[in-house]
Amino acid sequence: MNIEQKLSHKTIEAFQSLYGHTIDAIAFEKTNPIFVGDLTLVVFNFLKISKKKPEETATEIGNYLKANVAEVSDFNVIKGFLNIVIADSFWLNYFKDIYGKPFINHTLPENAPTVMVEYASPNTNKPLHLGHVRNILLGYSVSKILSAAGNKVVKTSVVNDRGIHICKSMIAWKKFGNGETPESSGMKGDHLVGKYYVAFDKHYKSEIESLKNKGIGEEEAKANAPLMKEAQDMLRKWEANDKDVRELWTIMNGWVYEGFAESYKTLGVDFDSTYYESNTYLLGKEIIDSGLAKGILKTREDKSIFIDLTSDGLDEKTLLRSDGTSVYMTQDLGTALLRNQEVNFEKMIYTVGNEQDYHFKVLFLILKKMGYAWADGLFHLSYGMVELPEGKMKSREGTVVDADDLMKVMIDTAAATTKELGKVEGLTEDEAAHLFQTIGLGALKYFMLKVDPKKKMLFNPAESIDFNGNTAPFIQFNYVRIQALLRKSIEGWNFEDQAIFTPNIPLLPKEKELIIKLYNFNATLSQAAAEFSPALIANYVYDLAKEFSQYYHETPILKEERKDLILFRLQLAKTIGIAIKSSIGLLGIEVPERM
RNA sequence: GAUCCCAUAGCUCAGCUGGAUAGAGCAACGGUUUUCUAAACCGUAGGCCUUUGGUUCGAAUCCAAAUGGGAUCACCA
Repeated sequence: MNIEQKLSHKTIEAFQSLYGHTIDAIAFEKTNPIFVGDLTLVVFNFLKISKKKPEETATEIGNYLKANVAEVSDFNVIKGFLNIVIADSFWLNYFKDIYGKPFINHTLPENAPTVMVEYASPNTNKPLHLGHVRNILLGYSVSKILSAAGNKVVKTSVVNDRGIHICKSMIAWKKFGNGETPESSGMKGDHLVGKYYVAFDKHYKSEIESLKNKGIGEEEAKANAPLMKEAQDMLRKWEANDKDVRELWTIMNGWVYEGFAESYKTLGVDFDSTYYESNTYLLGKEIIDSGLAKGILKTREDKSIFIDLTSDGLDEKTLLRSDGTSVYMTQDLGTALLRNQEVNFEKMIYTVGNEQDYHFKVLFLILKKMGYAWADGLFHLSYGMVELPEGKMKSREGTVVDADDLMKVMIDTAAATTKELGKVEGLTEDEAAHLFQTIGLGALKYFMLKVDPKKKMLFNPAESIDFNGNTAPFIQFNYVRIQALLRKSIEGWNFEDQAIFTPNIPLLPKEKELIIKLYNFNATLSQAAAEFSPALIANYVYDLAKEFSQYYHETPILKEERKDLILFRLQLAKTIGIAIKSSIGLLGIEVPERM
C-alpha cells in the first residue's frame, strides 16, 4: 500500500470516527509548492458531513491523521485546504527500499495479458517519410511502455505491398529503368523504387497534358493516359498471378524491404511479426458470411453487401462490392480476426493517423456488432499530422521530408555540435559515431514524442535540431554527469561497499523532491500505459533531469565534508541515473556514458 | 451539409479525472566557472488560458453556443 492509499484509508476512518459518516473514496493531491506540505486534502466537499466550517473540519481531520498515521509529521490548514507533511524518515526509508533495485521489471508474470501493437504500415512504392517517423516512434514507444507495465507485447506491422501504387513504380522501372538496381546505382532500394514512382508521375502528367492539348477533357485524359492503362493492366495481371509481373513485383518489393530494414535499424526499432496485404487482402469473407447469417449485414439489389450504421449516427458502409470483391474495411475486419486467432490478444493497438478516425470507429463498431468479445480491446492510437513551416522542404516534387535524410541531418548536427564543444577527445572513431547517433536520434525521438500524440505537430527543421533546453541531449547530459560523478567517487573510496544507511540524516528540500519524483515513477508508467502516451514519460524524465541539474548546481556532493552525506548523495545520484535511463529508454532513446 | 479533433507567453509545448498566486523550453535582456565536465545554473521581462453564456463555494480544466484552424464523410487504400 502506498502512502496516498494509506492516508485515504485513514481519512475515511477519521470521518467515521469524528462525524459518524462513511465515505467511499478520498483523493489526496500534490500540495501546491508555494505552501508547506506534501499532500493536500480539499475539505469543501465534506462540509455537509462535518457540519462545521472548512478550517475547523480540516484541523480536526489533520489532528486525527497526525495522531494515527506514523508517517504524518505535521500539518497546516489554510481555508479549506489541509496540507499534510510527510516525515523525512518515510522518504528516506522509501529510498532505502528502492536503492539498487531496477525501476522496470523485465520478467513478466505467467498470466500477463497479450497486447498487439501495430505501427509503421508503409507502402512499398516509396521510402519512409516524416509522417512514418512519428508513427513508428509512437508505436515503438507505446510497445515499450506497455511491456514495462507488465504486458506481453507483440509488435506488428502491415505492409501495403500490393495495388496500383507499386504497379506504377514497376511500369516506370520497366520503361525507363534500363535494368537499374540498388547494386548498380548505389541507391538504397526503397529510394530507387521511389524514384520510379516519381518518374511515373512525371511522365503520366505530361501524357495528360498532351491529351488535353488534343481537346480531351481532364477526367478522360487521366483515365485514358497510356501509362495509367498500363499500370491498371499490370495490376490485373498481378491479381491473375501472371508469372513475369509477380517476379518483378517480388524483386522490387525486395529492394524496398532491404531499404526499410536499414531505416528501421538506424531508428532502433523492430517488429515481432509482419503482415503483407498481398496475403490479407482477400480476408474478411468469413466475417461477411457470418454477418449475413446473423442478419447484421444486408444485401443490396445489385448484390453489394453493406452494414447500416445510421442508428449509431454513422453511415451505411459497403463491405463487398457488387462484383463480390472486398474493400479496405473488409480486409481490416479479416486481418483483425486472423490476428486474434493467431495471438489471442486482449488488446490491439492500431497506430494510425487521425485522418482514419472514422474508419476505425466503423471497424470497431462492426466487430462489436458481430459479437466478438475481443472487439472491446481494440484501440486506435490516433495521432495528428506532422506539419512543416510553410514554404520549406517542398522543393522536390513528389517528396516530403525523407526519413533517412532527416536521421542523417540529426546525426551530422550532433557530430558538429559535439566536436565544437570539444567532447570527442579520447574517443575512437566507432565510439564517436555511436555517440553522434545516440545524441542525434535521441533529439529527434524526444522532439516527436514529447508532444501529446493526438495533437498535430509542427516540425520546424531548425528548432528540432536544437540540443538545449527541453531536449533529449539535455537529459542525456545529466545522465552522463551522474556517471562522471560516480567514476570520480570510486577513485577515492568505494561507496558501494559502505551502503550503510542512515535514516536520520538531514534531508534537503531538493533531495526530498527528487525522492518524491522517483516515487512517482510507477504512477507515471501506469498512467502512460493506460493512456498510451509516451509524452507523459517524456515530461516525467525531463522534470527529473531538470530537478537533478538544479540540485547538482546548488549542492556539493564529493566536496561535502560529512561522509554519510556524500554516501547518501552518491546513492541518490546513482538511483536518479537509473531512473533516467529506464524512463528515456521507454521512448526508445539510449543514454551515452560520456558526452 | 453532417461528424470528429484542436485553440494556453512572440514561437514550440506542459497543466485539463474542477481547487489556493497558470508552468517549462526557445527567442530577448542581465548575471554565474582558477569547475564534483557550462550541451549547465540563477535572474529580468513576457498571459482577458479564442469569445460569450451556464453549472459550482471555486472553472484554463466540466457543459452549451459562436469564431478560427485541421480532418473525415467512396463499391480508394
